[in-house]
Amino acid sequence: MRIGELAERAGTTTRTLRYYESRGLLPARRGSNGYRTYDEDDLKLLRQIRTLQDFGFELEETRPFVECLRAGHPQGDACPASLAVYRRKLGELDALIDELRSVREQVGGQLARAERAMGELASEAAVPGGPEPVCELEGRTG
Amino acid sequence: MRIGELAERAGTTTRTLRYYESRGLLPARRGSNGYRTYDEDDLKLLRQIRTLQDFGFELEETRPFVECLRAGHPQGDACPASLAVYRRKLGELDALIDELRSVREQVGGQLARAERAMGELASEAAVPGGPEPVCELEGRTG
DNA sequence: CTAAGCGTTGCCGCCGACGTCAAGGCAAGG
DNA sequence: CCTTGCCTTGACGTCGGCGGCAACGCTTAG
Repeated sequence: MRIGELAERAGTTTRTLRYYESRGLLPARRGSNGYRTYDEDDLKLLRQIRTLQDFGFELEETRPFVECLRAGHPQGDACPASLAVYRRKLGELDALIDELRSVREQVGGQLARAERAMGELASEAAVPGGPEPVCELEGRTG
Repeated sequence: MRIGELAERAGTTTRTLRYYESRGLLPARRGSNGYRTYDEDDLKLLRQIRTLQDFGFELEETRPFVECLRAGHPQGDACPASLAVYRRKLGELDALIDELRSVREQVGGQLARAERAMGELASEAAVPGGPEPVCELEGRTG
């Protein structure tokens, strides 16, 4: 199998495969004409890389999985180094999710406050004596 | 106030301030010697930008807040354009958090499966007759 | 023979928010 | 005068994961 076919079967591009090779992740044999040659095991390696990439793993983080497969294990995560990457990633994900939730709450609070402030201003301008609460989600005085 | 003092009071660097100026976010008056000159209102603008940046807003997303302040409003989010940015950001945050939670679950599942597989292999090798469950978090047989 | 369609290497471009020089000007203290 | 420390502009570097182009070689079909 040549680079174009492998790329297509893995749903990626030849540029990506050459990039992986330049990083030492997916070395290729060469045919007599200089063309890269791949087999089904390489496809398996590549799919492992792509799956982890889709999860948001950096390329370097996929290396233990690839080496694990090349060591003959049927699964890329059948090695301690791969499990360590999983665990570290879980920690990072938890931390990131917590942080994003915190930001989400703060932004949500700012939005609510700003909407209240604008509502009060509008009401004071319209009815200086008695401001009525307005549902901002509707956007009109229905 | 010159650029160094403003940077320090806002907890950032002069490079950052010049970058903001190059983006048209924080224009500066110039003294007779060519030095940039800032006042307290500029500090307020800058703090608004920094707060949003800390929330993960892109620079361009802070522009409505800055323009709102420069239009004379006491708060950068006292304008509809700012509220629109808040709302869009909330949507992005929700989507991102959901996605990360999904990834977290999948990675967690992979880790659990891989740990089970390794435990089974170890047990089979050691005690072919009766595999005992081992706590992977402890790491030893104590 | 020729053209199409693969392959090869190499290098620059991109995105965002700056960091890091380089080379020089200006101000203030001893 | 000299040094120190601030300021100026301009330009290149960073990080990750490729995209895209140039300029060339191989192969195969018509």
